[in-house]
Amino acid sequence: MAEKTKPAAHPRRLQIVEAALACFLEAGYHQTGVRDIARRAGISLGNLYNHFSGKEAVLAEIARLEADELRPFCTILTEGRDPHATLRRFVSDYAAYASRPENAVLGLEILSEAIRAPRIAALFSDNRAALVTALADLLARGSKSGAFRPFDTPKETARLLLDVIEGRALRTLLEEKPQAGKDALWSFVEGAVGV
Amino acid sequence: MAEKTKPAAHPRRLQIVEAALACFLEAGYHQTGVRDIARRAGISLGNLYNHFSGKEAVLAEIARLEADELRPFCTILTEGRDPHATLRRFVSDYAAYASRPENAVLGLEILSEAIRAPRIAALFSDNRAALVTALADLLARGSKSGAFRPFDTPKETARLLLDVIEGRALRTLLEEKPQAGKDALWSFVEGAVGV
DNA sequence: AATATATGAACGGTCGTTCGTTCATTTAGA
DNA sequence: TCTAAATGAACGAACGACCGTTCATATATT
Repeated sequence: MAEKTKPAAHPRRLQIVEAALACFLEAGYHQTGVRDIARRAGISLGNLYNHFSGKEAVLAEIARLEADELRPFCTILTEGRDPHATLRRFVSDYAAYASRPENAVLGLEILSEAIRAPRIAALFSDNRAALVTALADLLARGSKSGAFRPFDTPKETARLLLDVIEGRALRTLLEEKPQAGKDALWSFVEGAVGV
Repeated sequence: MAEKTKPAAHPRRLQIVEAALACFLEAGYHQTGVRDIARRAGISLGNLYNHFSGKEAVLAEIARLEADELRPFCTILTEGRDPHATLRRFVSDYAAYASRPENAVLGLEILSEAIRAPRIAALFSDNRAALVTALADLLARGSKSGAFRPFDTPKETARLLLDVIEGRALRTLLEEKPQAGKDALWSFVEGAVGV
């Protein structure tokens, strides 16, 4: 018998989530109607409410699934040996991930909603907390080994590092350019944490 | 006769804009109805359409006015003598400005809308372009004088600098903390541009 | 008299959600 | 084994509220 502890066990739920994600990316959360989601998922309006308590619950599920995509980056950070090389790898990978338009738009939609929906905000914060802690640990390790400068507040520095990557991702949403400046990002970060 | 080149000449327009701004901050752009704006401005629904062509036009006006608030920061950047001190002043002032919740939320609402409304996106980009140019010039001057490291692409570095300040501003929206880490921000930036 | 400003009813839609109902499948009782 | 009860997925009409916008009309200003 298959494990069913996760709330996404029912295949219909995934179907709905995928449809909702496509709708939210295309039109935005508030511009998307529940009917749009149901139609795209190929189910009836009423049936959607058999699987989710409402529109916000669908967004919450999406936010929860997004968290899973962040876990590999935590792994990179915690399992890396050389702090400098590990950071470089993380910055490169995470910047590539965050800058993909789907991820940037989704993050923006979730953040926008999180401001006024505490339930979404809680999910958002939890997701980020693990990443911040892992990154702060890496910075602290690097400080001790001399790879990085000393930090008064490694956690805040870790947050700033994520800020620049994510801020850049949002900014590039409005630029027509494909995606340049990867070198500039690394030089910027390297300087910010360097000895 | 008063100058009327600006579209905000009519006092009623400002009244509407202020009401709309309050609504957008409280509830968000899409959750705010035109009736909400009219009620808050103390005018009738129909009359609002005598002064604005529609809801989006009100948001566009707000975005335009926000641009004016950015100009003083350009002045700081272009008129500063010592690059290092000027940058420090700019980072401190701009971070304080961007992190004020009203400004952070407004920026988020405008950015969200800009993704799918080209008219808003154009305003957004214009506002930012001036700031980027002024900051890139400062960086280039600082490189030449030895205050900063050399930059392959000063403009991209300028953008990254704004990214970290604005990304931090958005992030702090979800934190209950008052506002800490100002020192960490400056250390981060100083390292990123330092020799 | 002419023009600018103001009003709110009305329009055609869309919103998120609830509801009564159908129906295939599973479980329980005999 | 046959039947009866229970389950829950599925449907789409219906609900009341709200949406952005238009318009006929009234009031005030010049």
